[in-house]
Amino acid sequence: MVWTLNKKHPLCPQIYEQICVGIAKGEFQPGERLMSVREVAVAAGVNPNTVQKAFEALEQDGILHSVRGSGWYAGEDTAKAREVLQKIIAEKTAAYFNEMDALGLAPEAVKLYVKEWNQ
Amino acid sequence: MVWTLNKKHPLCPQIYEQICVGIAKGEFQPGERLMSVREVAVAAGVNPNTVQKAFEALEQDGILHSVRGSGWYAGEDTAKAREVLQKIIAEKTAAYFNEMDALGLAPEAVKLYVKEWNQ
Amino acid sequence: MVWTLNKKHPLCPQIYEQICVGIAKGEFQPGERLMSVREVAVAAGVNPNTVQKAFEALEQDGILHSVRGSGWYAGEDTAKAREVLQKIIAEKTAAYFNEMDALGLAPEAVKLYVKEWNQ
Amino acid sequence: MVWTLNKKHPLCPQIYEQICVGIAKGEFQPGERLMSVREVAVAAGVNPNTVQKAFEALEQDGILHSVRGSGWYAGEDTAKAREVLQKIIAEKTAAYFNEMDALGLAPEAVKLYVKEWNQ
DNA sequence: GTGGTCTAGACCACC
DNA sequence: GTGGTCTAGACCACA
Repeated sequence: MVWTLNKKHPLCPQIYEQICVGIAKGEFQPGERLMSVREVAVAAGVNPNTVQKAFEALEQDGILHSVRGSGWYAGEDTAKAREVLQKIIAEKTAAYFNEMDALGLAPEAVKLYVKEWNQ
Repeated sequence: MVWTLNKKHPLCPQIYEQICVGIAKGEFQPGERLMSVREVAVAAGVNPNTVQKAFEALEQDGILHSVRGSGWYAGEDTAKAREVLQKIIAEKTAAYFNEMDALGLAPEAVKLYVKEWNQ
Repeated sequence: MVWTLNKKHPLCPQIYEQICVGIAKGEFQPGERLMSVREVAVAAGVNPNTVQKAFEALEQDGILHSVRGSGWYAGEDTAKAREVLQKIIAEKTAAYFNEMDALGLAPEAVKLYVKEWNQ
Repeated sequence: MVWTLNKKHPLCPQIYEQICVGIAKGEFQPGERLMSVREVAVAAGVNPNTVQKAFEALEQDGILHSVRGSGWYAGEDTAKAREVLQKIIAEKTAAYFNEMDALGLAPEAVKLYVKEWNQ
């Protein structure tokens, strides 16, 4: 797993999302054991507390589950991860359209702009 | 000028952007005097300090300039405001694509998704 | 008289100084009548109140004197104007050295820097 | 770091400049963590908001950068600080020459005056 | 009246 | 603990 974090944004949700993406994409099989909190923290260059929080949030959303003294495991159902991802994508897209609206770009203009976006 | 601020996000940049949009749209003529800091603060329901900060940022970017004891004036060149707006739009769009990429959506997939976006 | 005012700095002292310079240089003869407050205000593109204040300050320093209903006149002695000018120059130079000191330039370094100053 | 602030002048730019000088002089290594906003505020006898504003200006000029919840860090490139310092020095010197010009002193006269300046 | 600056104190998210 | 943001209120110089 490659960690590409944007230090300008909150790290915890980014870790949350990337784990989510990994599961949705099948990088982790259902029920497979993930790296430990410490390993992730080192690999991502982040405070272990931050990773811990992200994992707990993922557990609460039914995407991971922990086994005391053993580690964290991917849920049995990857559909949940995909569903959460879809929701995040929709939210971010809605936020994007709202920002563009505040900048004077109507939705149609935004679509045109995005269509011709490069780089 | 109508002020539509989202209190969930930092107010200062929102004021910055809305002034920018106003100038780019020609609501303020080049060299025209704007409302005073205090007037904007009341109209937008915001603390005068926040407006002051936004205006200072606009001055630094060459979009406004202040005259002590007199007020704030739109720059002589509207193009500057449009240019800055374009830059903001491009930045936000780039950020959006980056976020989508982190969520596993390639640019082409994003374009398709946006194209069919509704509400 | 040519008025070259820097709008970024307080106007009143600038008018004060330029009148002072005019008298010290002999552009106004001792006892000669100056332009009216209004004329100066128009010529310099400044509020008449500002000119009035500058003239009053000059009167207080014995450089001008006013005659009710007639106008403002240069003092009989240009030495006073030169003296005040010298004081202003010394003050500004001291301030300049202080600023440079705060920026880490010792007086000797400043002198060297100024010596090779161009444009 | 010793803080010598002149309360007669705006504090924010003074803090900006002194940090700049500190970095340019190598008191802070590239990437090194600076004192926190609150610590600087106490040490300099100034309100934390003022320090925050100065630090933000330094960030905008690429001399510092902040990490949320962690602190402020010197930029990786000390040259930037030196460059900005040089610019400030040049600007102040130009302003000084302009003021002197307005007071009737030609550049050559100013150089002579400065050369013999004492105290 | 205006902008310019500073203080004081608060709350938030984050680490 | 840290930075980030905002509010409230004050004082000043200036027009």
